[in-house]
Amino acid sequence: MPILSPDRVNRILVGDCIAEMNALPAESVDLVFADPPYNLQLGGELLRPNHTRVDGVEEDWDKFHDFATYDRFTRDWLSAARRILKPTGSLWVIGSYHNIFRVGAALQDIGFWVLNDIVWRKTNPMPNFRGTRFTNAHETLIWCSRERDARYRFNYDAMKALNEELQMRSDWLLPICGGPERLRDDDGRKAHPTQKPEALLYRVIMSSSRPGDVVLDPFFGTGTTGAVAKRLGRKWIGIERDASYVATAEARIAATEEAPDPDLLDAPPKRQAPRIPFGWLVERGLLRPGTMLVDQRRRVAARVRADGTLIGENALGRHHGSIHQVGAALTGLPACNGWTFWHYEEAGQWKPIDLLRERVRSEMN
Amino acid sequence: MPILSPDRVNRILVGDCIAEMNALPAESVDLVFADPPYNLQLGGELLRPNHTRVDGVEEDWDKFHDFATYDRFTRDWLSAARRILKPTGSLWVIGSYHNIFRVGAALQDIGFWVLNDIVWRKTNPMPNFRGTRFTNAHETLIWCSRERDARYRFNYDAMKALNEELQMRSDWLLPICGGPERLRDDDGRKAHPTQKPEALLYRVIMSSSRPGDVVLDPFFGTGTTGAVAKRLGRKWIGIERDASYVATAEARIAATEEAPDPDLLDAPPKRQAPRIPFGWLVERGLLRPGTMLVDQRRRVAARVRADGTLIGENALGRHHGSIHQVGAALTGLPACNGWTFWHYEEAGQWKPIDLLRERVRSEMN
DNA sequence: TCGCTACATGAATCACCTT
DNA sequence: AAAGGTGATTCATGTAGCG
Repeated sequence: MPILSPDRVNRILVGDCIAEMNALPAESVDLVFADPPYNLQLGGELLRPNHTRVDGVEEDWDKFHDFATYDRFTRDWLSAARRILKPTGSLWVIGSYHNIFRVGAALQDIGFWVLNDIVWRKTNPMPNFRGTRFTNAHETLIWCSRERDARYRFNYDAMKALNEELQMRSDWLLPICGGPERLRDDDGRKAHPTQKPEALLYRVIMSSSRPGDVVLDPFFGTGTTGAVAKRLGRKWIGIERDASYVATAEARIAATEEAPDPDLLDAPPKRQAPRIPFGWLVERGLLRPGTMLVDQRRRVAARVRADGTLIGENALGRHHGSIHQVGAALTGLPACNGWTFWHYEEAGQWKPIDLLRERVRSEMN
Repeated sequence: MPILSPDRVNRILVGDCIAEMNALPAESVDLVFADPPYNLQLGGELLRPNHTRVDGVEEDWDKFHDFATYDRFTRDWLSAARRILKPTGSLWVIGSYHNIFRVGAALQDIGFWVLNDIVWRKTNPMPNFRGTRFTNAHETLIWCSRERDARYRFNYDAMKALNEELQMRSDWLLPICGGPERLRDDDGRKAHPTQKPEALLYRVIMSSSRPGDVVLDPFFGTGTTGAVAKRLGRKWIGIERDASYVATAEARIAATEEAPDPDLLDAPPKRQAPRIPFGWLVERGLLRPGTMLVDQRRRVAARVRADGTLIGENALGRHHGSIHQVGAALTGLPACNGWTFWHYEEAGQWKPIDLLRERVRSEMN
């Protein structure tokens, strides 16, 4: 797979996102985050009950003639994004009910495989001033891999740690972007009507990429994706055609502090931690041949052999094999994780042999 | 618009939902709630960490060959539903990321107008046992009117009351259906794999229909929609082709207690209250000509005239007209609700004239 | 500096009837 | 059919100003 040279990353490409993506090499990007126009189709002006005017999105870039036009635009940029994505890469899109169904259907049609839809619940949404509908208090993100059965990156443990050791759910509660984070012109007007909070991008980039990866945002706006990518030690590419947004983003990212130490940022999934054969524990003298192992409730037992296999017996007979095989055979279960199943005695206490594996792993670093 | 005769409501039609809907008169239904098959495309079996098998959805009715087949099915049932819906009616669909984007795009293409997408956040979702994705902790509902600019029903105040006097948001936190509510066979197996909680249907039916309305569910299953409709004093029609589900639903709804008193269920919007001209208050002697009215902070004042108009003045001159016009003119605001703006003195206290309107309204009953 | 009030504002598909 | 009148309608934050 092509590795983008240093002069092609950490910069904003000024122009149409489809043309710019088509000019990049195929399979060169690890993560795409896209915040496309929502096609809001707003009517006239809307007043708050106190008669002040709501400053809606009235920019030309959100105007589309009809659904067919919007769908064509969507298919085109999604296809361009898919080409530059590595086979292990993934794509995020954010939208509202105005556009997200069309985007979701289009990406499924193109061959992307939906992994999750994520709901960004806003702590402080704008109310429905006329009392005509439910308060529109959320936006939707779709996370998908390039195709079905693709191997993608998901930093499960990092997300779990971010969520007080509970699995991160598909609904995220975050405030809208305001206060000092919100970029404003000299005259105090918002620099971009739909600036996303950095906390949202933090979760996106943290969950599905690694330090050093290339993150691309085809609708860069004022560069939230670039700023967070820089903070998290990822490379980034922004595409934006509005010169004013580009200038704002450049200044913003220049002022953003770089990631301190890449090691602090990486969150290797346990699955990719170096595999330790059980035999190594015997080899290294952490367990002697003949040692008795038992399950947590001491219902079954087995002995360690010098070659790193176990041997044990129950009513059905003798069983010989790996820690996993013998655990499964003795309990009658279809499978068994021997590392957490078997316990050894140390200082009068029975502890899981996984503790010894951890000891070996830390010695290896 | 045709009114369905009593023998055509409060019953389950056994058969294909498209054929059955096509046999109903056009524009005869007030609300459609649909929980269509999800097109899950599950792979092999899924095991929990303790090796018990997860009981997924494997019924034949959930099998579709590909997206095109599913899309055709979706368009067909949505079109049939749209035909039988009154112009003021609305439709709800529930789905997950597997199908909801396709359903949403299809209904927009057909001409439905999305009013809200609602997120059902589950308090107790099934965890992601393999740690490969975010916990899929929600499902999505789409609420739409028959077409753009249609007048639809939304019981704003009822929803606000259900939410401690704050506007009801687009994210609803509700437990999944379990415990005694979950219908089970004699042998303890769940009667339907995707039974929805009654609390969910309660909000759907309560928010967007009135007592006496006809609620139709084309994928009736075990009849949650019918049970809640009966509890809320709505008429209902269920369509279901599986005889076993039909039997379960029949028994369930027969055992459901009917709505006690229709008056307790209705939640008429304030706009629908009978209109009371301000002049009636003067006619009835509740306010005498010449009475001084002031705003809440006593910044502006006006006098009542015998014909039910006001007269007042400020730096810009004298203003004469309706309570609304004079309130707006004196404050310089573009508009003003005179009923809540103006206050009269009673027993030494200044009270809004809306209180007098209430008094007239209650006398009229 | 602290506490209070007032004011501003955010991806918004935001009314309905009579003349 | 277009225009005008009535009257219904907001939550969480951040900031500015005042005493």
